[in-house]
Amino acid sequence: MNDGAGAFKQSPGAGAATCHGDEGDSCHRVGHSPGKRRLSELTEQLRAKSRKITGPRQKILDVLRMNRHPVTIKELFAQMPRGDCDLVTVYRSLHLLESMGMVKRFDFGDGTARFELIDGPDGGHHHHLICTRCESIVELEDCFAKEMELSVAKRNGFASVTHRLEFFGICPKCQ
Amino acid sequence: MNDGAGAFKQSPGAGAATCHGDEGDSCHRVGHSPGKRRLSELTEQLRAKSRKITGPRQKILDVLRMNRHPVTIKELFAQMPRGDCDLVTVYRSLHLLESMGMVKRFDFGDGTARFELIDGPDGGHHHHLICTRCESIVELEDCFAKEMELSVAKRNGFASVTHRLEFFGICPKCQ
DNA sequence: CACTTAATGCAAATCACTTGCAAAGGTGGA
DNA sequence: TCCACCTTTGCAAGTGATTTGCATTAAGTG
Ligand SMILES: [Mn+2]
Ligand SMILES: [Mn+2]
Ligand SMILES: [Zn+2]
Ligand SMILES: [Zn+2]
Repeated sequence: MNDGAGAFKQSPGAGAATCHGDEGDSCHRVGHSPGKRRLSELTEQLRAKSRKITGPRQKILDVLRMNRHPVTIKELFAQMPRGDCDLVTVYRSLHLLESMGMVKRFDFGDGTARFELIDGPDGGHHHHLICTRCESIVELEDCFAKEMELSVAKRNGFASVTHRLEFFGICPKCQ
Repeated sequence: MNDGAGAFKQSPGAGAATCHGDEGDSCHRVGHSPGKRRLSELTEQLRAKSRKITGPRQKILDVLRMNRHPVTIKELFAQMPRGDCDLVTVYRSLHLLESMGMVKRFDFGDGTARFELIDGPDGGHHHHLICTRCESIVELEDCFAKEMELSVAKRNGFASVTHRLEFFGICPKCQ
């Protein structure tokens, strides 16, 4: 309600299904330009793990390919030709892709998961800057937290330490 | 499922209602030792904003006072003498306390909010290290991200930038 | 082309959380 | 101390995201 680092709330139905890429915002990530990886390259990864290459999965991968920012399941679903497959299938496919390390799940603090095709090495590890007013997203190339990760792990005797980090603020247009 | 920085999943009913503090883990945060702030001091904050000091609210504050780590609504509810108040009241009270800046909400990536009494200045800003096996939590005193926050804000023209950051790993006992 | 088994669609179930509404109870003022 | 007023609470029902059961369909294989 007055939350400073407040949860990112999505206005119902806003900014969803229509525009795939973006209308000229600044993207600081180098990899993952829309449509960069060929669809065949992606389906090949499925085949390599003896998963079936179905119509729905191809469509889902294709939509993911076209988005430079993480998308919600609903957004993804809305970008597929209506009737192409069931919403449940999208959920199940993204689970599969996530478990195969092909997509990465992000959590912006509203109750909705977002997914991005993993592009670079490092499992696609990166972070975002999200406008809490208009929901626009900036991809942040650098990971600032790797060193802390190490020190935190060492100091507390933890192993396999990873982190989740997202930034929130008001974008230039919304100020 | 095989998620490296995977979502922290809580095993149903595990580690919940029974132990308030902790069984001798390392706590790196200085402030917020259990029971530090007097209950009267807390209810006074309610009175100061002309909110009613009700039975449920006192109980809720008292439970929060006794926990050194963020607690879920369910855990909080379970720590109150059964029949003390309705679950919904806990939800509503925490909203109130959050809006008054008395508690801070944390998101560990499972679908459940966690709350901690705000203790120090800086709105209680800090981070956690969470064991993805046993769910034990280490409070991290330092915030490493303030500088990144500034650089990220400046570089992208964003204002009022904040961040959410949590670390996940395997604790010494679970390795 | 037939077979085997994974994948899909549809409906129903969970889960965390929210909301509507009438009843109960703090509080400031008489 | 007593009261009226307005907040807060309890209970039931509603949401929205995500999951699950199950019978049906369709890749992949030889
Ligand atoms: Mn991204
Ligand atoms: Mn904490
Ligand atoms: Zn990082
Ligand atoms: Zn921080």
